[in-house]
Amino acid sequence: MDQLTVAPVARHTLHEDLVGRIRDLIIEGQLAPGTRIHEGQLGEALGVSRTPLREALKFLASEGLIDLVPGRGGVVRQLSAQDVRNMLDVLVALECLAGRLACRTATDEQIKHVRSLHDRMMKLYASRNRLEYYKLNQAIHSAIATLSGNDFLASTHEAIQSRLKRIRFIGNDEPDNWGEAVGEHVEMIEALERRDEEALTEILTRHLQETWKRVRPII
Amino acid sequence: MDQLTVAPVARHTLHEDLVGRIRDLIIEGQLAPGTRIHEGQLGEALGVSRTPLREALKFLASEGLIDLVPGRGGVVRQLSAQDVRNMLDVLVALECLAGRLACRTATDEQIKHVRSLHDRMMKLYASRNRLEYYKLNQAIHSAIATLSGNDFLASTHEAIQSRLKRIRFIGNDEPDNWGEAVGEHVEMIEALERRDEEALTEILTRHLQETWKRVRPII
DNA sequence: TGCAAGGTTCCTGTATACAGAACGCAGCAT
DNA sequence: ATGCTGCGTTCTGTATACAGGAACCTTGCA
Repeated sequence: MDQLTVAPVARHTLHEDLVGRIRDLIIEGQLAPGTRIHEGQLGEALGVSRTPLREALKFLASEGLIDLVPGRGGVVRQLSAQDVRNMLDVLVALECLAGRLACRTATDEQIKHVRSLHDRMMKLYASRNRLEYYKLNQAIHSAIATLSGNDFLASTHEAIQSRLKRIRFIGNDEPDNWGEAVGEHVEMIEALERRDEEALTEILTRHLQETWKRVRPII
Repeated sequence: MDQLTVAPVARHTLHEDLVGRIRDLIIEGQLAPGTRIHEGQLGEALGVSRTPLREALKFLASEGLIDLVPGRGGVVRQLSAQDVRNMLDVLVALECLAGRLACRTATDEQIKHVRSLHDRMMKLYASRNRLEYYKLNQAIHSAIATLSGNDFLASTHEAIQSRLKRIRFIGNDEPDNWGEAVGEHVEMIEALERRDEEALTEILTRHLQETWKRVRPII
C-alpha cells in the first residue's frame, strides 16, 4: 500500500446512523412526502431520544429531504413537477461534465468495471428483477460520476440522484419505459468505451430527457 | 399584489440563526480552516446552550463547511487546491447552464437589473472599494443563476459559491487580478444583454478558469 | 533525559427536564 | 349551521444532567 488509506474503525454515532435510516425511510416511501415528522413518536419507534434524532433531521434538512417549519418541526419535502424538472436539468449538466472528464481521464480498468456493471444490469433486465436492476442502474450513473475523478462532482451528483431515487424508481414501473431506458444504457456504455465525448454527452442528455418523460405522468 | 408572497412573520429559531452566524464566522476567517470547534466554548461565546449549537453544526456539516469526527466533534473543513479546482469545475458547469437558460427565459427587466448591479460594481471598482465590490461581484453571479428560472440550480450554485467565498475574496487581493476580472465581467454583461448564449458560456468558462489562476497561488 | 503508564480533566454524545407555542375540541354566540 | 373563543393537551425548542471516551499532564522507570 503506497498510502495510508485504511478506513478507521467504523465509529457509529447515533445521529449518523439515523441520517441513513431516515433517508431510507423517505426514499422507500415509508415516510411519504408531506408527512409531518413526529419527533417523540419516531424517536420511540427507532429507540432513541429526541436529541440525536433532531440532529439527524437538521442534517437531512440541509440535504433538502426535509423542510423545517419553526414551531412545527419537520415535514418530508414534497417535490413538485417543476422541482423534479429543475433537478433533472442540473443532473444533466453534471453528468455531461462527468462523462466528458471520464472519457479523458478514466483508466481502461475503470471503464471495464462500468461495463461489468452494465452487463450485470442487462441480465437483471432479462430476468425482470426490477429492484436489483434499478439499483445497478443508479450505480452506473454514480460510477460515471466517480470516473470523472472529481470527488466533489461525484458527491454533488450523488446527493441529487439520491433525492430523485424514489421518483425514478416509480418511473421504471411501466414495462415499455423499462425497455427504452435499457436501450439508452447500451448506447451509453458503448460511447464511454469509445471515449466518445460528444456521443456520450448526447446520450446522457437524451437519457435524462426521456427520464423526464417517463417520470412526468406520475408526479 | 397579484399573489400572496408576503413573508410570514420572521420566526427565528436559535439553531437557524446559528447556522448563519457560524457560516459567517467561517467565511470571514474568524474560524480558520482546520480549527476544532469547541462546543462549550463557542456556545458560551454566542450565548446559547450546546443543543441548538450542535444542531447548527450538523446542518453545516451537511453543507460541507465542517467535518464531524465521531468522538471529537467538529472541525472547520480545509479545502485543498484539488477541492477548489473540483468545485470550480462544477461551478462552471452550473453557471453555463444558468447562463444559457437566462439568455432564453430572462425578461428584459431582469437583465437590466443585472446591468445595474454591474454598473454599481464598476463604480466601486473605480473607487477601489474592495469589500463592497466583491459583494456585488458575487451578487452578479448569483443573479445570473437566479435568472435561469431554475430555483434548484440557483440554490445549488449559491451553496457552492458560498463555500468558495473566502478563497475568492483573497484571490481578488492582487491589484492586477482585480482589473482582469473586471474586464471579464464587462464581456459577461454584454453577452447577456445580447442574449448570446455561446459568448456568455465562453466568457463564464474563461472567467472561472481565470479565477482558478488568480486563486491557485494562495492555496 | 526520553518514554510509557496512569490518572485527571475536559469534552463529546445522549438522555431527560422544562417552558412556551401550536393544535384540537368543546361550548357559545351569531 | 357556522364561526369564534377559551381551555387543555401535545409537541417543539432549549437548557441541563450524566456517562463514556479523548486528550493531556504528571510521575515513575529505563
